[in-house]
Amino acid sequence: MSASTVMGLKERRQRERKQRRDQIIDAARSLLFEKGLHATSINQIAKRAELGVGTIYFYYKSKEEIFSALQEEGLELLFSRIFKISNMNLAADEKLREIGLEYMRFSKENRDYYDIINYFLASPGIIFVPNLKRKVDRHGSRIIGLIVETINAGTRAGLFQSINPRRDAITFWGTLHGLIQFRKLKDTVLAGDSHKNILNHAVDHFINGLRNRIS
Amino acid sequence: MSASTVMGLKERRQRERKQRRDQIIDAARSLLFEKGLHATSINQIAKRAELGVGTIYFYYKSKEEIFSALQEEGLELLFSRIFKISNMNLAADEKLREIGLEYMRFSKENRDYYDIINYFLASPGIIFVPNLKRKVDRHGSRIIGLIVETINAGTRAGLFQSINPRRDAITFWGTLHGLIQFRKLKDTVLAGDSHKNILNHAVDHFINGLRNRIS
Amino acid sequence: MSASTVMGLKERRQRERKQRRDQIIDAARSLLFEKGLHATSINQIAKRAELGVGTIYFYYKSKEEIFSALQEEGLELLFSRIFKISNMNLAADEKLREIGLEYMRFSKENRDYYDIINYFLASPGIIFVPNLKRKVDRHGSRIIGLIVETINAGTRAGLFQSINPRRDAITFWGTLHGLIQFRKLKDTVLAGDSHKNILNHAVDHFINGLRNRIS
Amino acid sequence: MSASTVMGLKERRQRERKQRRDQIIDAARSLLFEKGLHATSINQIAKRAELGVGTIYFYYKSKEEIFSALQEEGLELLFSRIFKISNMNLAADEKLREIGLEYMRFSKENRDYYDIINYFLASPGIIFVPNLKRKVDRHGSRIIGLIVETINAGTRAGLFQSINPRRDAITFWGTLHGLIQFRKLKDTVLAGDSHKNILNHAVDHFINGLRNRIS
DNA sequence: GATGAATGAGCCTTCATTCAT
DNA sequence: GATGAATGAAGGCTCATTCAT
Repeated sequence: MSASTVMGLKERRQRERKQRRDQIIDAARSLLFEKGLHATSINQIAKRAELGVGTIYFYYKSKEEIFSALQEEGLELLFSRIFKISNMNLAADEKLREIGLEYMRFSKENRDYYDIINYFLASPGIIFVPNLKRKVDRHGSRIIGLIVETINAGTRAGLFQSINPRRDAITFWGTLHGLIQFRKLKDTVLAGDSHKNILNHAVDHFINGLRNRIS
Repeated sequence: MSASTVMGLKERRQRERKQRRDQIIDAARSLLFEKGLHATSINQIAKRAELGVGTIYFYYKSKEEIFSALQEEGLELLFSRIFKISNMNLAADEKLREIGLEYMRFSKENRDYYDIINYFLASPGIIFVPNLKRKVDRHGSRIIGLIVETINAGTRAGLFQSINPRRDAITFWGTLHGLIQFRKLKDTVLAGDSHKNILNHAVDHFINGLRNRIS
Repeated sequence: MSASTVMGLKERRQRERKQRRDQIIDAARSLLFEKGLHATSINQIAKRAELGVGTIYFYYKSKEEIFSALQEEGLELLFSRIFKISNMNLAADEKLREIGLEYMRFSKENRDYYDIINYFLASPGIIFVPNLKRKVDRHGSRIIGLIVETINAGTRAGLFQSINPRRDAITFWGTLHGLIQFRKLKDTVLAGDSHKNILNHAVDHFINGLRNRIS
Repeated sequence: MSASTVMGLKERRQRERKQRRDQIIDAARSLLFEKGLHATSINQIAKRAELGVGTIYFYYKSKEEIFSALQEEGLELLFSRIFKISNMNLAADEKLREIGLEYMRFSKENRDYYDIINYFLASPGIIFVPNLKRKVDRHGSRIIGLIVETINAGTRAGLFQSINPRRDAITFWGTLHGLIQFRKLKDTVLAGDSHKNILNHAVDHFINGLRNRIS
C-alpha cells in the first residue's frame, strides 16, 4: 500500500508538473499574441501565470526555452493546416498551390507564431540547442514530408517528373518562405505588385519546373 | 583671398563631416563584425570611435540610421558582386546559377552584412521609415534589375520563355533568400544534404521552369 | 506550527515590503529636501537608499509615483497642521486667519513639500493619472472640508452669511495659494510690502466678504 | 565723414543686433507654442532661427534669458488685454469681474504664455536675476496698477470702500491666480463645479468685501 | 560677429537571472 | 517545490553650454 501511494504520488507529481508547464506556456502565448515578441518578458509571464518568477525558472531553464515551446506549437499548428490540405481531394499541382497559399495565410493570420518561428531562424545570435534541434527537426521534417508526398503523388500521376522530391520540396518551401520574408518590400522592391500574385506566380513557376524536365 | 579662405573653411567642414561619419560607421561596422548585431550599442560605438555619444547623435539621428547606413553598405557590396557576374561572358542560365551561388557566398563570407540586411527584413517591430524605404528600394531594385536583365537576355537567346521577367526575378531571389534562411536547419530538416547542393538544385529547378513553358 | 511559520513568513514579507518602500521614500525625501526637485533622479534615490535601481522600480513603478507619494505626505502634513487649528477654541473668523497664516508658514517651513505639491499643480506637462487624482482628491477635499466646516461654524454663530460655503472655501484657498505664489515678487510687484501683511489683508478682506452680504 | 560713417555703422550694428534678437525670439516663440516649454531646446531654436547655436549664445547668455524675454511678451500681451477692459465704459465692479474673466481667458487661450509666466513664478530652482526682476516689476506693477485704478474709481463712485487699494489689488490678483492654478483639480477637489462659476463666485466675494466695510 | 561640432553626464526604464527562505 | 525580492549593467537618447576657427 505504501508503494502504491508512492506511485500515485509520483504520478500526481508528474501530472502537476505538466499542468504547471502548460500554465506557463498559456501565459507566455497570450502575452506573445497581445504584445509581440519583444515586449514579452519573464516577469510578465510570471504575473499572468500567477506564479513567481522563480517558479518559471524551475520549469523552464531560460526564456529561450519557453519561446522554443511556443515555436513548437506554431510548427504544430502549421503542420496541421498543411496536413488538412494534403488530405484534400485535389490534383498534386493544385495541392501545391493550396499549400503555398496556406503558408502565406498562416504567416498573416498567425503572425505571432510565424514571427517566433522566424525568430529562431533569422536571429544571428540564437543557436539551436540540441534539444530544440530535435524538435524543429521533427516538425519541420513532417511538413517537408507532406510536400514530398504531394510531389510523389504528382509524379505517380504523370503530372511531374521529380528525380529528387526531397530537394524539390525544400526548394518549394524555401521559395515560399523567402517570398514571405519580402513582405516588407511590398511598396518598394516589389513595385506595388500584389504579394499574393507574386506568390502565385512563384508557385506556378515551381510547378512548371516540375513538369517535363526534358522538352 | 578672404573669400577663398571662407570657401576653404566650408569645404573643410564638409570634408570633416564626411570623415566623422565614416569614423562612426567604421566603429559601428567593426563592432557589428566582432560582436554581432545585438551587442552593438550606441555607447559602444561611441567608445570605439573615441567620440562622445552626443557626437554620434550629431551625425546620425538614431541607432536605426546607423544600421541603415551599414545595411546600405551591405546592399552596395552585394550589388557590386552580382553586377560583376552580370558582366561576365556567360550564357543566361549559367549566369543565374552563378548569381545564386554568389548570393550564398555573400551570405557566408559577409555574414554580418547579410545579418543586418536581414535585420530590417525579419524584425517584427522594425518598420521601414520612408527614407530607408527609398534606399532599400534603390538598391534592392537594382539587384532585381540585374536578374531581370539576365532573364531577358536568356529569353532573347531563346533559352527562356519569360512572360513576366520581373516576377520571375523576384521569385528567383525569394527562393535564394528563403533557402539561405534555412541554413540553421542544415543538420535537421535538410537531412544533412549539402546546403550548396540544395541551392544548386533550386537554381536548376528555377531555370528549368523558365524553359519551354508549354511542352 | 508549520502553518504559523508560513503565516509568519507572509507577514514578515509584508513588513519588509513596507520597510523597503519607506526606505526608498526616505531617500527620495532627503534628496528632495537637499537638492530640490530637479536634482532628484531615480539613480540618486537608489544610491542613497543603497539599493539597485531595479529595486526602486520593483517597489514603485515610475518616478512620478515616488513623487506622488511624497506629495501625499506633504498633503497629509498640511492637513494635520490645518486640522490642529480647526480644533482650537477660536472664533470662526480668527480660525480662518490662523488657517491662512498656517498655510503660509507651511509653505515656508516645508518648502520642499510645498514645492512638490506645486509640482503637480503647476507643471504644464504632468497630467494626473486616475490613481493620483483620487489621492489628491481625498487629501485636497479634506482640507477644503476643514475650511467649509469653519465657515459653517461662523455662519451658525451669526458671524458669516455664506450661501455656498464650498465655493467660499475654494475661493479662500485659491487666494492663499495665489498669494503664496507671488512670493518671488516680494521686492518687485509687491513693492516691498511684507508678504505676511498682504496675506493678512487678504484674509481680512475675505472674511469681510463673508459678513453681511446685503448691507 | 569718417565719423558719420562710423556713426552709421554703429546704428546699423545696433539695428542688426535687434533684428537678430527678434529672429531668435520668433523661433523660440513658435517652438514654445508648438511643442511646449519642456520640449523646446536651444538647438531647436537655433535650427528654426537658421542660426548657429553659438550665435544664440552671443545674443542671449542662457536659455533662461530667452524664456524670460518670452515671459515679458506674455506679460505685455496680458497687460494690453487688461488695459482694454480698463478703458471700457463700465462700472468699477463690473470692470473687476471682466478683468477676472479676462485673466482666465488669457490663461486658456494663451496657455503657453501663461505657462511661461508661471514657469518663473512656480519653479523652485529658478531665481529671478536682477535684470529680469526689473522687467517683471515693470509689467506686473502696471497690471496691478490697472486694478488699483479700477478700485479707486469704484471708491470715488461710492461703490467701494478701500483703505489700501494696492493691497486689495494684489489680493484680487492673487485670488485669480490661485484659482487658475487649481484648474487641474477640476474633477477632484473642485467637485466638478465649473471653473468659471467658481471664479465668478470669487470675484463676487471679492467685490462684496470691498463694499461697506462697516455695516 | 558667427559658426557648429563636440561634449558627457545624466535621464528614465527594462530585464533575465539568482538565491535565501 | 515555490517564492519574489534584488540586482545592476545596459539600453537609447537629450541638452545646455563651450570654444577653436
